[in-house]
Amino acid sequence: MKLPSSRPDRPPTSVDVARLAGVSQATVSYVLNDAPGVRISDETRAKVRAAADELGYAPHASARALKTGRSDLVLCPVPDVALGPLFGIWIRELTARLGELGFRLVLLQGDAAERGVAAARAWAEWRPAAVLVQADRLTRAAVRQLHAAGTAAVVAIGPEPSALTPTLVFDDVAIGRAAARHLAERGRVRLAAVVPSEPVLGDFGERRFGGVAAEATARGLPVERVDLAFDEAGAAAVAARWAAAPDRPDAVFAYNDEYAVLMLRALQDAGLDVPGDVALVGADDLPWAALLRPRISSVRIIGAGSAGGTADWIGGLIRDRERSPAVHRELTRVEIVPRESS
Amino acid sequence: MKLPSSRPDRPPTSVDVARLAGVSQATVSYVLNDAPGVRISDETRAKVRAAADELGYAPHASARALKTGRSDLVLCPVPDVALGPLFGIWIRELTARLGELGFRLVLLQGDAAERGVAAARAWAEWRPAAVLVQADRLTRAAVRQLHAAGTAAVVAIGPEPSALTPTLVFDDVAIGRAAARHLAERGRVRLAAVVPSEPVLGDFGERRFGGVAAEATARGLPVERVDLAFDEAGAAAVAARWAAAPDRPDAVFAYNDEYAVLMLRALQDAGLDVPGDVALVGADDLPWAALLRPRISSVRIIGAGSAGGTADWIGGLIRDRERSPAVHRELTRVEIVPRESS
DNA sequence: TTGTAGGCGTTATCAA
DNA sequence: TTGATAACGCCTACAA
Repeated sequence: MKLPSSRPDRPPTSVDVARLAGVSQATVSYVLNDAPGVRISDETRAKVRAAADELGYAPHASARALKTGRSDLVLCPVPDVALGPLFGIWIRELTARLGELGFRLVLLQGDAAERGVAAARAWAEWRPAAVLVQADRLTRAAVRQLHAAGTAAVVAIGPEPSALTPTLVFDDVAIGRAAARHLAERGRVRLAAVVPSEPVLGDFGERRFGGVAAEATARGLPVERVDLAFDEAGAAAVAARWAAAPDRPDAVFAYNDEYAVLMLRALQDAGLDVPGDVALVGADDLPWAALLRPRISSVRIIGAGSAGGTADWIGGLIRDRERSPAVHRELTRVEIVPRESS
Repeated sequence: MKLPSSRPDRPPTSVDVARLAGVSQATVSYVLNDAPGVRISDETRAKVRAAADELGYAPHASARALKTGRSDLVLCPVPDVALGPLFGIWIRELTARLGELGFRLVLLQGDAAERGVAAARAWAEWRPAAVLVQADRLTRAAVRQLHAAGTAAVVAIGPEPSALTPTLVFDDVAIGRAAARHLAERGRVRLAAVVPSEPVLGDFGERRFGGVAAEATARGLPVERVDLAFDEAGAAAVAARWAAAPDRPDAVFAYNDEYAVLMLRALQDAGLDVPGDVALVGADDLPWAALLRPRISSVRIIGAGSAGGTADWIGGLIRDRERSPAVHRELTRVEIVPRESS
């Protein structure tokens, strides 16, 4: 058994551990990985572990990935980490459960413009076990690229099942629908819905608006679409226009609670009563929304607790190298928190 | 020149590219890495690039890391990705600038309890070029572990320079100080400061409270500390107590804008006038805070735009393998946005 | 029960 | 200007 001598300025390797423990390098690997089907004396195991500890040995993940042809990484490129409190909770639980399954979730905050096959190639360099990304950043070529690089599961996150790959469905449409239903059931007959004019939020806004429109159409109610940046002047202009129009909307779905407070102030400043003249519904049930006066009704997504189920599903996709489109629905149950504003 | 034949079920390698281009594998490496000091004909370069494109070749990052002994990863373990809008912006800019320098920032959302040398060993497995982590998750042994694994820069993020390693200083103390100064200069004489009773926010709260206390002490003013969860009942209890006490605080620093609206409602419901009886200052200048009535004054951190400077600093640390404690101050300039509430 | 040896895909040195 | 070749650290048959 001859082992190469270690270079002093390099991180310790399993060979260093082996030398210190007086065993072969293979034994080190067996012990530290609890290799099945290999019987090693407890005494040897103890020696190996002690040596690894003493050297502060950390196995080289890249070497392992190179050898095994796969990493335990689950890549999740996000457009913005500040997507709100709900997202934080969801990611935390997903990370935890994937960790139990032996995977490591890492977030890449990149440009949302980083999409398609070029982005896929960059993600593929680390040979992740799975990639979890917004559906609209994937193309057919991107999915193919990732599969070619050995990524077992390419999971789209989107409002509807993708034709390309398994999809994790977050149903923003249902949020808009719930808001519209709530307002209609309370006797409102002319709806409006705000769509944020911001790049990241815009896509979600389109979906939520779509839900409002679908529900309203089904009930034969008109819907006004209001494209709005988060900015007082714009909101004031809309409110002023409504104040002067006899056929103004009598109910507004404001996209989320932040836009709801924006609209609330604008409506009030324009002399309109909320909810007397105009009812108002936000979404996401942000903690501070209940503190406004009048309190803002909010559509709340339920089921953030089931990130564990998502993790298990992803784990299954990785194991089975599932490629045909499959669907997992998450965060699609929705409920309204009625408050004074509607 | 003999090249092994490729296995059909494996991702394409540089050997596959070489075979397709009709050159040697080394040439592929030279071309794709723009190797300096190597002259290769434009014709060959074109052939190689075309072949790589055709195969969808993505270099194997693990193999490169193994060979070079270092990855281009900058690891940033965070306790919670939903740290607020400011954090999102900062991370985005940091990512962009580090990308220009050739590094890839990845966020690991883990347990905040994952700390010390055990956590360091897990981070070290990927042999990151740098690790960027909250100061209180590092110990001397953890820093040593990372250095031993070849991590060039271990950067602590904290309220004050660490004795262990270079530190990125985010000065929450300055926020509290600015709030106290503002209130004192407006003639307020009995201060109170809210400290959130939540795990992640709590640490920041302590610092901000410390700033209030320091400034108040310097001016000979008393400070009441209010530990508070984000919950209406608790806030109401505090407000009720104050309403009944003649020597109640005449000014409150509410930790941030969310807690400010919580206190605002509680104070109003208890019959106290804001800012007549009690002035109120929040922090972080969240966009919707200006929409409340009365509008909430806020302490704003300036300099989120300088994440680029931080990236350059980290790049320098990596290049120089700096190990003696050095400091970079970021987000320490602070200004007050005065509104009706104070 | 433990050791030997080959190879994962890349980079970089040295010949040609 | 390009090609052969030797590591990098680890895993895992297979041999002892």
